[in-house]
Amino acid sequence: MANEKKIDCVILGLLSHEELTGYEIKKRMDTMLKYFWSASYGSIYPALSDLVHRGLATKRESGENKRNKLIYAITDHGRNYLKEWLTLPVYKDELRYETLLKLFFGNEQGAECAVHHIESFEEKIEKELPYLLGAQEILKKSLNDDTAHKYYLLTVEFGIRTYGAYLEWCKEARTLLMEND
Amino acid sequence: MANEKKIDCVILGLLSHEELTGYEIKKRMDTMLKYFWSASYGSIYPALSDLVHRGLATKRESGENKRNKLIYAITDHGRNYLKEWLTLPVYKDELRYETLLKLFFGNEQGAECAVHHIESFEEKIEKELPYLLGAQEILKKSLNDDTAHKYYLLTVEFGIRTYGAYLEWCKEARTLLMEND
DNA sequence: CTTACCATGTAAGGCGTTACATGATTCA
DNA sequence: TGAATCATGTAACGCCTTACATGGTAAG
Repeated sequence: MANEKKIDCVILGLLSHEELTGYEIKKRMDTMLKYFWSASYGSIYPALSDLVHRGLATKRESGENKRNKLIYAITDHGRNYLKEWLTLPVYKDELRYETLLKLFFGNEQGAECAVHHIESFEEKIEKELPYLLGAQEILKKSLNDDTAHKYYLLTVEFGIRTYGAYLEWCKEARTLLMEND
Repeated sequence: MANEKKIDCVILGLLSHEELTGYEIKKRMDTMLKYFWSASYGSIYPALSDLVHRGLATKRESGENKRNKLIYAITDHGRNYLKEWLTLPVYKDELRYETLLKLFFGNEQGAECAVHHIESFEEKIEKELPYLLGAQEILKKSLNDDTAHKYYLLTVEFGIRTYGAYLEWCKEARTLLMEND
């Protein structure tokens, strides 16, 4: 049980807090986890079926309407599996920034092109930072409502700090590129 | 020519500065690029053959010894391809930190486990930061030797700033987890 | 009534790692 | 002479995204 598939662990992690449909799982990822993790439907739905087969989750229909939603829940077995994975050491943290790649080889095209990439990067970060700050506000206020919120807050604050560092670096980098050239 | 394979661009980028063997390309990646990019031999060697087939690079043997090294060089065509890619907007910057995933779901195992993961993360960063600071020193001094050094310095300073932010966050996160619990 | 979002899934294909296989060279 | 490093490659496999396919529901 050494190398757990990450997609399984993410799904079980989300299900450990509440029952969800595949669609809702994707939504959670695209909002709460998007700053450090992502997955597509093409990996979520098959993973869900697989988790049910292995007895780590259950699937039931919301019998209410004509169009039934498929609601997934974690089992005890699934919760143990998740807990086990949580205690295991981190296997890999990975950062792949194409922006830095283009910058590293920037000498081939010159400063102007590099500055452009930095500005695009800067804009993207500036656009996303407010969402993180908003989430931080909400989580700080609701810290006592749910013990899980403390852990969510941690990851949000990671984002805020790194994004802050990114913006400082952008300024520095632009300056370095534009001086005496 | 919209979505260039990144492995091709990295290799061409490295070859744009100097002729290299496949082995040396891997070495460059593991030292200079490791903070924001990585690749294995299993992707480098096939990519090199492919670049030669497409006329973006050339391959020659260092005829000196019995055991001939295979030295790759960029062609004009390859340099144009690289330049083209450099001007294209960044397609995707991606961060996948398993540490943050384990932290996000940390409520399931509790604070002690989460603190462990933060400490491991912290140690890893503290171990790597000196290399970045060393590289920064060297690059600052040799800025006039090679116009490419300015671009290398940029990426090194990105690493230094983000690693600094990580360490600050680690302290904050540990504090938050250990207080009134 | 139509646009946007909710909702579930599959198939093909891309991309890359891991593990394996092989052998030379260098340095202690 | 043995270990570490240099050096090149292949094969199997895993994992994931993209694109496709389909239809329900809610709001304006």
